[in-house]
Amino acid sequence: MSDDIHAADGRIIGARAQATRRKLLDATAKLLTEQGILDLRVVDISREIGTSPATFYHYFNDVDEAILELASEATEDEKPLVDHLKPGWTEADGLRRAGEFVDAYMTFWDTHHAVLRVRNLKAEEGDRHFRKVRTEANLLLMDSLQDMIREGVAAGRLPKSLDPFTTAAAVVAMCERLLGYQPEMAKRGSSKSTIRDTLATLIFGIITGHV
Amino acid sequence: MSDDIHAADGRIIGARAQATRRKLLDATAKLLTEQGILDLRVVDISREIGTSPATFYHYFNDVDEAILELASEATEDEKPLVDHLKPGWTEADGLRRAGEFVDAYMTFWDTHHAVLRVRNLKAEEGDRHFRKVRTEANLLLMDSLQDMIREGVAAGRLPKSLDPFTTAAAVVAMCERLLGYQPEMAKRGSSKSTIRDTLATLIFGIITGHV
DNA sequence: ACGGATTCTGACTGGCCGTCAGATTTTCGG
DNA sequence: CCGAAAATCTGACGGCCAGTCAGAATCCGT
Repeated sequence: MSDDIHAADGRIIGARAQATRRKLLDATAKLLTEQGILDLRVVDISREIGTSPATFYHYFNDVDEAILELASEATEDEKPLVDHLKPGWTEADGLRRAGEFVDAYMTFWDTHHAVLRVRNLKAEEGDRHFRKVRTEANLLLMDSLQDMIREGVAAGRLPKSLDPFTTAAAVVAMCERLLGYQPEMAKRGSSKSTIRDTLATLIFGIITGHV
Repeated sequence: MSDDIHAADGRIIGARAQATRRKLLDATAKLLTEQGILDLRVVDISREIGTSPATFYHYFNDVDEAILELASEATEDEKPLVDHLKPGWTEADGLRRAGEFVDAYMTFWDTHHAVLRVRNLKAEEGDRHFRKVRTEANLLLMDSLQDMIREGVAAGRLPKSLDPFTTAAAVVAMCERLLGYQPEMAKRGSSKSTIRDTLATLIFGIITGHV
């Protein structure tokens, strides 16, 4: 296996082409954030970097392929979050640690929300590639979460009817979607820090069984 | 205010037209489920009921308008779920009640997932109309959930650092997204009933503070 | 069965997608 | 520094779909 960067036709590309490809990815991310997937046009992406649609198709077979790569890049940024999820949260420091995780997760989400939304939509609609990327990203966190939950179940702090894998998925699910609600909740009086504190309390409770 | 059904130009329509409009809505829902929003074409919707694109545009200014109406219809189906969320869950019967709520929610989700996904995407991307429909739907459940959570906080079963509104949002968030993961989790060994039981346990715990 | 109102559609314009042949720029041996 | 080969980029085009409109088809009351 190789980390070489390829054009759409599979050939390895040089420095200039890599720069063009990178600019196209950045432009895709920018327009995805500004306009959303439903109004994303290849013409616009190309125009954004002063080139023609044909150039885009040199590097990607279609828009999905570019977004998929952005989603993989997002997964890279998600990896450091695992550091916050090591077993051993205590009743005394667990809430603080949960808060630190939530802070890191919120920053991650702010950076990548546009791409992650599309990743999740396409995954839910059954696209194989997007499913794979999403699963890989989720398993990063879920592996750690599962260990912590198992620990809690073993220690009798958590009910045996909690399936560790499913519970881990539920925690990730809660994080993801609650942040999607954020702008609306702000209008109804829930500030970012309220969301942060509540989310931290919930995660702390679910994972450790402490109240 | 009136419940009359209008064409795209605002005129009230008769019985035949209402039937056509209904067929268009059903076809839209069907194709949305089968192909997803990104491949949804007005030509296909029209062809599905053996008519021309022009007919579609008689009744809806664009595809969004049709989906928005489907989303409103989904909200109607969500209303009965509130019955499951009345305060007074006890340590003895709470888990069973939570399970009944989850069952009802899963059925609701199965019926409307394709439309709800698009509703959520458009809402998250900032569309005013979809935001409104989503908020209204969520508030249905959240109003009841908030009451139950307040009760728990007042009784000292839940920590004061839980903001009732945000916690209610978190519960709804968890339900929504976890069901989006369902097909993938099935592949990894989490059956529908495992998800059901875990979700019920979590909701019971979050709402009542009992373990 | 006639006339007006309602409902439906053929046909068209304009715009974006995705392709390809060839133009432009870079690289490199000599 | 030159010229040719390789790498990169793009103008222009066919095809498909969105959305519009004038007028055709159907329905309904009398």
